[in-house]
Amino acid sequence: MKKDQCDRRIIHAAVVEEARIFLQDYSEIEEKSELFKALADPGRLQIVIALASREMCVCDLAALLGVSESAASHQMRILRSKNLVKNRRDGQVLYYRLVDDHVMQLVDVARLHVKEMKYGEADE
Amino acid sequence: MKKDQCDRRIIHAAVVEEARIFLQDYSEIEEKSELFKALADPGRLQIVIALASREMCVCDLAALLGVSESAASHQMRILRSKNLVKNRRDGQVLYYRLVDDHVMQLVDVARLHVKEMKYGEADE
DNA sequence: ATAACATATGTACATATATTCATATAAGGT
DNA sequence: ACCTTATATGAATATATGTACATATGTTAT
Repeated sequence: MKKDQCDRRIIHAAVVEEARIFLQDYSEIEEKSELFKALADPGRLQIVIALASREMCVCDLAALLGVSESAASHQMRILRSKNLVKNRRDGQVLYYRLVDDHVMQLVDVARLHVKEMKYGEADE
Repeated sequence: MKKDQCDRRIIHAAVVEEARIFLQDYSEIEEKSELFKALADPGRLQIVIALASREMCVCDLAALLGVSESAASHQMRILRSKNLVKNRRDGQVLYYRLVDDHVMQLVDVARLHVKEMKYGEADE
């Protein structure tokens, strides 16, 4: 008894169709999931939050998290490649900051959500 | 020449200290990153977006994404365990829906961010 | 009770990700 | 030029994650 994409039963065909149409309004799914992926690591999340308060260099971020500078640099590479942070150079030092405040908006919604899940909002 | 947590240089000690204090306001880092992790998979992201339009059963979600029902069920387990969705049973069918609208708020901020990164907002 | 169906769960495996170590680049100081 | 500092990058390894397959659970109908 195997089922795959081919011999698939669809209970509510109309619902699936509507959902498919609804989903069309949301393109760039891949990019969005990449954005969330960038925030999906506790270390990177802390980096992002720290950068909300001020710009910081890799060295300081590494110290803050208690990880090697190499590890921190790798994380910054990811945050850069996914457009969460940008940097400016001052001599040998690269100062990182958030690209915009969407990033912190995401963190704030997440904070609210976690809090509500934790303390209350008893199922409707 | 190795450096680890022990023989670490800190360029801006005061900055690191301030950042550390700032970070204290953001507890439950782990939970928040778990929330983002839940949205970090394209499949789950599509499921979440689809559920914003209406409640749907596992079977339909599997059909929508073109994956096995088992795979869809595993994804729902993750979304459930991270408090993004809840379900109600009607007979044999479990209908899933989003727990609240924080989830879609996250998606919307992500959408905005991706769009701006893509088309413009030339570096300040 | 048995059968059929919707969903859940366990295990295994392939792939992705994070961290470490080694090395490379870029800037500043001597 | 050389050396040091700050950061980046590459390769290797350990761990995490997603999917498939097999099986289990719970619900309805007969």
